[in-house]
Amino acid sequence: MDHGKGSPQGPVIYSAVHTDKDMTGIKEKTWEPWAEALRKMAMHPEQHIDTLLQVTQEAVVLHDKFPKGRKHLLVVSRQEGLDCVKDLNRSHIQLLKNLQALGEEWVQNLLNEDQSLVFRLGYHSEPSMRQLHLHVISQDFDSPSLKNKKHWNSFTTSFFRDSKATIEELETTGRVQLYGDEHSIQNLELRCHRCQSTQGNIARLKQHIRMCKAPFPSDLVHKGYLYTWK
DNA sequence: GTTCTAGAAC
DNA sequence: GTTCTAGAAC
Repeated sequence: MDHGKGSPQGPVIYSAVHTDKDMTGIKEKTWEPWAEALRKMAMHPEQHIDTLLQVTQEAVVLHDKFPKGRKHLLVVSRQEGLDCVKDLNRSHIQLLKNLQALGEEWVQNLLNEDQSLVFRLGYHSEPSMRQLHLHVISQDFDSPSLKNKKHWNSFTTSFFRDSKATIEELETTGRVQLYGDEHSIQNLELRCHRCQSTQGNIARLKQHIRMCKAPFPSDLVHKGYLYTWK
């Protein structure tokens, strides 16, 4: 008795045809699907009412899905085609001032709830997700979602561009200088944002920052980059 | 961006 | 042995 033809069990061939080039052969930045989440919310806020804290003409406000501090909000610009600080010029100064003002309102709300918090407002030099977004993040960095060097250094090195400094830089030079990329900040040491001591790994760093009571760097205080309860 | 995990580092 | 890092994900 014959066995019928079994179904072919050959190896599955995937044709992973991905190209970074358009028909002119010029390389374009390609955004992965996961990087579109913020843009979708900014462009169609009515479809995300449940996750948005606030919707204005210019921005949407939401909780960061993976907060790196006790409080971590995003103020996302709704301007089409504006993805990162590299795209900014003088025409965006008023927008940035409005995003900052919105962020500051939320800082005030959050400080009213917990007067022990300290906040910093700023942008990542090279964001992972599309659509310009301002981070509003408490400086305890007390969060299970803070897990690796990239997380830490993206908020505590010059890779983090303070909102006020970004606006001032646009006003004086018309551009925003970037400091490092997502790859380079992984090779930086882990330094406490308060006492500046270096820690061997993320586990030790997190242990350390739970205890460290050193004052914040005075230049951050004097420049008004830190927001505290008054 | 996160999750998963192999293998390096301890 | 456990902890930690870093690269792939179809």
